[in-house]
Amino acid sequence: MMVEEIDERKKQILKAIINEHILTAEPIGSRTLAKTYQFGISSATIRNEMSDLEEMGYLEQPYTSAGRIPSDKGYRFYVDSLIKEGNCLHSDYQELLNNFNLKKQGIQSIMSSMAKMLSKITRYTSLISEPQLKRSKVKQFQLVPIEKNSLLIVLISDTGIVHNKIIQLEQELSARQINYLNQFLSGHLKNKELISLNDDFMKELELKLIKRFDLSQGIFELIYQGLVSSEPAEFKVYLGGTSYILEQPEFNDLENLKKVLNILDHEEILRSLLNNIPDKGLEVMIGHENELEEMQKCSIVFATYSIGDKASGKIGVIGPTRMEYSKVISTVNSVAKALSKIISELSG
Amino acid sequence: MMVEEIDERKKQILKAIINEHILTAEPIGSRTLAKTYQFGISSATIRNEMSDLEEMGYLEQPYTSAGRIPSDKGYRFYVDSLIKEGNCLHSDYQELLNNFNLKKQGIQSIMSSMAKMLSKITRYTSLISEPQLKRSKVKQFQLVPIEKNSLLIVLISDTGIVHNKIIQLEQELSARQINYLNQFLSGHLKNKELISLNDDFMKELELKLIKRFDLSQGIFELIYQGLVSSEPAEFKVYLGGTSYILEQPEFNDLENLKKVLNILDHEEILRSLLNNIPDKGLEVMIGHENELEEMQKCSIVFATYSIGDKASGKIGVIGPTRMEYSKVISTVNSVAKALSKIISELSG
DNA sequence: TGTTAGCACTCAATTATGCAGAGTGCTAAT
DNA sequence: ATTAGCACTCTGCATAATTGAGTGCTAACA
Repeated sequence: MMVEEIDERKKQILKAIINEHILTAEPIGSRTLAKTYQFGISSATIRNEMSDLEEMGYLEQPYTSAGRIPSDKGYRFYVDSLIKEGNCLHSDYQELLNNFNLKKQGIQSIMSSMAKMLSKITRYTSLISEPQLKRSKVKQFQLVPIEKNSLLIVLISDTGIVHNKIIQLEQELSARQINYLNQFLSGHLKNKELISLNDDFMKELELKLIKRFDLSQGIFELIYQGLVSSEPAEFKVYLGGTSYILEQPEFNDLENLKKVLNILDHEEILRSLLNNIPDKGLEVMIGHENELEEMQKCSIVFATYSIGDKASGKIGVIGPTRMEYSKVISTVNSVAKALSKIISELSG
Repeated sequence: MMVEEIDERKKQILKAIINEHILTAEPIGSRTLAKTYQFGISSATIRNEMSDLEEMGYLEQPYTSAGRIPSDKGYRFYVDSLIKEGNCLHSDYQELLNNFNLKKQGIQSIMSSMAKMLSKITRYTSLISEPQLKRSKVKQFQLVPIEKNSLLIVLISDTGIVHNKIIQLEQELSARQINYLNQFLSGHLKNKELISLNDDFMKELELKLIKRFDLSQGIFELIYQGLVSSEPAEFKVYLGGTSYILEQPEFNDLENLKKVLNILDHEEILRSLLNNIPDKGLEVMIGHENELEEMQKCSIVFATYSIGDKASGKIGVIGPTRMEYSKVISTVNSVAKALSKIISELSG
């Protein structure tokens, strides 16, 4: 028999199975399902439906004659069609807002506390990425002399993040020279988007500068390097509640646990993971949808937070595929909004 | 019978037991010991000696008629009297030096890579604390205006760390005023130790300033707060190789594992742990010597790294009490030295 | 044609049982 | 003081036996 379209009753059953499985972490059988939910059909009928759902790929059987568990495809359908956004528990939300009225902390510390809070609410591990420098504008630029042959570049972006980088000069600069350089660069860089500071633009700038001021090419190159190439490509990732994964029964297996913790240990991997997420408002990545083999027993719920109307960073929650999607999705949404608001205020 | 002083033979046996246990993670019995080590005495004699050692508190029996395992007291004796410092595998050491010739990275990134390397060599989790700001001198001080009512304080310490803090002003300052303030503070703070910037000193400074320049008290207070009270008390802790704990059989027990990972999740706890360690060259903390209940199945080996001759930060390795002390101690020593050297160069 | 009751079968998890191995403590002989 | 020998203890492992939840199939039913 050809596998037909999924009908209303199948939806109900699938939804019930997933809800139950999320709660218990156990395979669900037709008998228990018939008992706990009042569908008005017998366990035998449910059995047939479950068999169909398995054939269609929404369910799996861990072994013959065990109950069924949802497949990744099942979760995907669940997330896309079977749940609607709930709303954040208002007590949690309040905690959120209360704790972050104090804006004297600096953005780093806010991100780190936000990550902690997010995992406290969801009871899963969470991660927050710093706004990417290259997507933001220069708000303030300053050169600070340190010693004869070294210089500190301080750059404040419109996201409120302060970046700094020490560069070693080969040539000694006088106070006047530094001052001039400072004025010049500050004037030309302010309000520019960092992504527009490409080679061409900088070449042009250098020419302008050289006309008025004799300066070896080397210095300009160094400043450019310090400014654009190394740091700006990177952004910090703040982790919260790493130890919450231990509370999930699927990670009682040390092999699985090791894989995941190993990923969390490597910031660069998390960074590239975050870089591959599109800038949608919300994105759910279920099991094998993640190309990292080590995380294919996990799901991640991401949201983008923004400053004004410009996407700038990501927040996410990592848990087992058997995740409380409904709760997590609404929480992540709320926290992303709160974070957007806080950072927007801070920066503007 | 009164328990007498530990004699040479007992020492040999204790040492053998601990070595063997570190290798196998199993309780050691008299028979195996007699077989693998050629003491020239029978297992029965060893048995008697082991019984004495247990009575003296150096050994423990997990259950009746099992072999013996070392107690914390046993490990303490082992570390204090039975091992001598080995030397770092020179291939590792070389790797160390090679990878860190490049000094363009900035101190943060050096610390983070150092922590990674330390745990790669030892195969245990490691931690490195940033030099404490309050123990270092001001090398450079600069105020950067951001907007009309906010100001960035940039402070470079002689350890090469760049600290920054944004403060919100209530009063608007002109460019000239900021410039003056900058000059004034920069002049008076440079080369001062941050720990000496107490209330008295700042009061005095404020009086001097007010004589020449009309400025509301509020601003000075704000700068002082930004400078001394919040950030400087803190310092970052870099963790490396968190997932290595999973390789230790003693942490196959999820309860234990949870406790330890939970501690590693909380930077503030690690900070206070590090703060309680004296500035000796090397310090070993074994099991219950740590007052944190959660870490009493762990040992930690700490060393202090310094800039010039001034102690400035700590590095440490965390493992089970059954740790390869000899190897770890020498490695930690070597890495601390290497780090001291790198930072000294960087800052001087 | 969809639904259901009933039955045989399957498999994991739990419990019971027996056995082997490593170890101890004690005693008596050296 | 040392050692051989022996009785005893306890864990770990392997091998059933039992239980229970669950499935698939078939035949009867609305």
